[in-house]
Amino acid sequence: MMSYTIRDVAQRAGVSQSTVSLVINDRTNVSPDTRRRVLVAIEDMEYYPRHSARHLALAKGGSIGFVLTEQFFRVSEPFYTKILLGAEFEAAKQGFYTLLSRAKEPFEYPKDIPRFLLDRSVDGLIVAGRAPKRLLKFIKEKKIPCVLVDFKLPSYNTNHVLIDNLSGSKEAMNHLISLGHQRIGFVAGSSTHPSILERYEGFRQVMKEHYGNSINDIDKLTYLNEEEASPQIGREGALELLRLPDPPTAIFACNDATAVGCYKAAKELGLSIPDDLAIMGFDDVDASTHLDPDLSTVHIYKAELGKEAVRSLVDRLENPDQPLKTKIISTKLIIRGSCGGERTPEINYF
Amino acid sequence: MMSYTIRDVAQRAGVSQSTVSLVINDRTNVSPDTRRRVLVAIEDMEYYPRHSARHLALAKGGSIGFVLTEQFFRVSEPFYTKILLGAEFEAAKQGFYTLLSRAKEPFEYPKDIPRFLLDRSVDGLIVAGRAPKRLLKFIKEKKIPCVLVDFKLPSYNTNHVLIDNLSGSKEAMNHLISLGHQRIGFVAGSSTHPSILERYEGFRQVMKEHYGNSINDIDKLTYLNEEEASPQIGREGALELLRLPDPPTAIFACNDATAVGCYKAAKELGLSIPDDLAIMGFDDVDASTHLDPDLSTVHIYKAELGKEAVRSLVDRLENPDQPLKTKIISTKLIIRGSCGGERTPEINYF
DNA sequence: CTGAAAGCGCTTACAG
DNA sequence: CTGAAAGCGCTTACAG
Repeated sequence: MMSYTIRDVAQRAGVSQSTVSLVINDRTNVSPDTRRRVLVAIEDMEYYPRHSARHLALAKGGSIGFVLTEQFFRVSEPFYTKILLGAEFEAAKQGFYTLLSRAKEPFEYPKDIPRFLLDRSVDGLIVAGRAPKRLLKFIKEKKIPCVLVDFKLPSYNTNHVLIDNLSGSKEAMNHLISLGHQRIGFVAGSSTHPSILERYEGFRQVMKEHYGNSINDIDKLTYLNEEEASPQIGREGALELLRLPDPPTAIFACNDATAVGCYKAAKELGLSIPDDLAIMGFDDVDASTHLDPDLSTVHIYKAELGKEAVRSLVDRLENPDQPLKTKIISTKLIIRGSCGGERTPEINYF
Repeated sequence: MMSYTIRDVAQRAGVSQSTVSLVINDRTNVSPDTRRRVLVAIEDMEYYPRHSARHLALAKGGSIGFVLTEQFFRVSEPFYTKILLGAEFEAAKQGFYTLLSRAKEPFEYPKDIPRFLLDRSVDGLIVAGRAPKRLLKFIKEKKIPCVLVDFKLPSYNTNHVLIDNLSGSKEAMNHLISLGHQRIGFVAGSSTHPSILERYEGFRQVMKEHYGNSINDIDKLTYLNEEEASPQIGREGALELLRLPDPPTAIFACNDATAVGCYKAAKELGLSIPDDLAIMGFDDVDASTHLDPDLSTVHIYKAELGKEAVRSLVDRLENPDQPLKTKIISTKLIIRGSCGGERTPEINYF
């Protein structure tokens, strides 16, 4: 198990450690012949530099941290998991390791700080979905390079990778309108999350533009709940709206998990989808294709969000003095069976 | 950003580095008073030992690797992802970091070896689902502590964490039989995977025991496909069996993804579930509750598999000379709406 | 172009 | 119980 070190290689190649190091790190100023001898020795001995030693010498280890709120692991819909996988993929491609940490909620101050931040295991980190303010404050104090994904906080300046929720939402709404719907309901959980707020804003804008609906009209057709978006919330919200004297003919759910609950509500009330009620989701998680009829929704390029986050972070790591950057990733409307219209050909959108 | 080292703490506390180290590592032989002084200095300075330095000095870093075949990331059903999350959870609890690696398929020998194995970033690893033989050989050659999860290879001796597929399969079959089904079909993809073979074996055993069916009878009711289990395969298989002159009244799918395809087939043939056709799955992935009717299936404690894998590995790391161990994790039959019978109360089985 | 030396921040025998 | 010293395996000025 004990294997060769740089010293062994140097000895075998008849050069100094420094020279081997130069070769390993692909520096110039090594004669072709020396380089060759070293390379041969490395090959022969199957030498590979220890990560920990480089890390210590360089004061950086080529690892990035990924912080995800505990709750998002519980959620069955693997939304953030896909972002994580995308991040891990891009990180690996760029030669970085990814370390994962679950942010506790509630967060206790020094106790719950991710260990990899304390022991300097990571060079920087990605925070997805949301994070305790106290943790964010710590990150800022320690000046740890950081990028926020699908999350932002007023006046918290750092790199961001965000979803173009507003455009996605308006596109979805316009589709519904093009199908002739006039009374469209909006059902949302997680109603304080910036992404949900933007989707809501899209809903409102389109309603106003098209029908000049009064705020009051729109409010009647809106169900907002601060609790985590879920099928339960979707069901509640849909039931509430559908029992209105003048119920909506279409419901735009803030995400697919919520839409699942709208299906349940429709079923309970004996409404058939899409004939009696059209439903539109947001996210395009796996569940959407399992529903019957399958759900029209707004696709989010989840893996891509993760990849962009890594690119953003690596960029920051390499150029610390750059201005902060925010990347907005577009969405794609996917028409399936839950609201009529011509189906979008099914391609694998990662 | 530059922060205190053990030397700074020593200076502040008026002791030597060695003493600080002893305190940090909670060793005996430090006078209460000295310990206190050191602790205070650590607190005051918010000192935390660098991971890389400990790693180098100790020749082990408290990280474990998790190897997953590339294909399993593509699969939309997050089966292995949940195992990974469980592993990550337990690892964190035990103070280990988890590093992830995607095993390429096909695997090219030295090129595709996970880097964390080469650069000694991990102390041991967990391999889930399957892995290239050449990689397994490398692991064995290098004597890297390793545990295989939901996978085994004849004569590959190492620690294992496996699913009790045989019992799970027989329990599911017995349930179907208790409902009066006599002609039960078995539809499988990934038919060479040890877990699928065991489920198949359970199917055969029960069929033989109960009806003394001839191998021939059973074979007629069996659809096996070596390709990755999927809805497509499930649909094909179900269609094939359902078009038999004497079609099955129930189908046992090798996993839930396959069962999804069986639903499609039933729908195409105008069969209603569970009245015309009962369907039983295996895995209990999220999709199963989204189906209509929701799928009766055999629950696998995915996170628990991951956790046990970590425990097994840590155990191995701490006691290298122990005998090899195999842990078999039981399953749980969950009755929902796809085959009749009294519903299992829905609890969150993690 | 190459080597000797110091340093990264820890741990661990070994003295005392 | 405590400290001085060496070592873990790299990288990086600095000489030459």
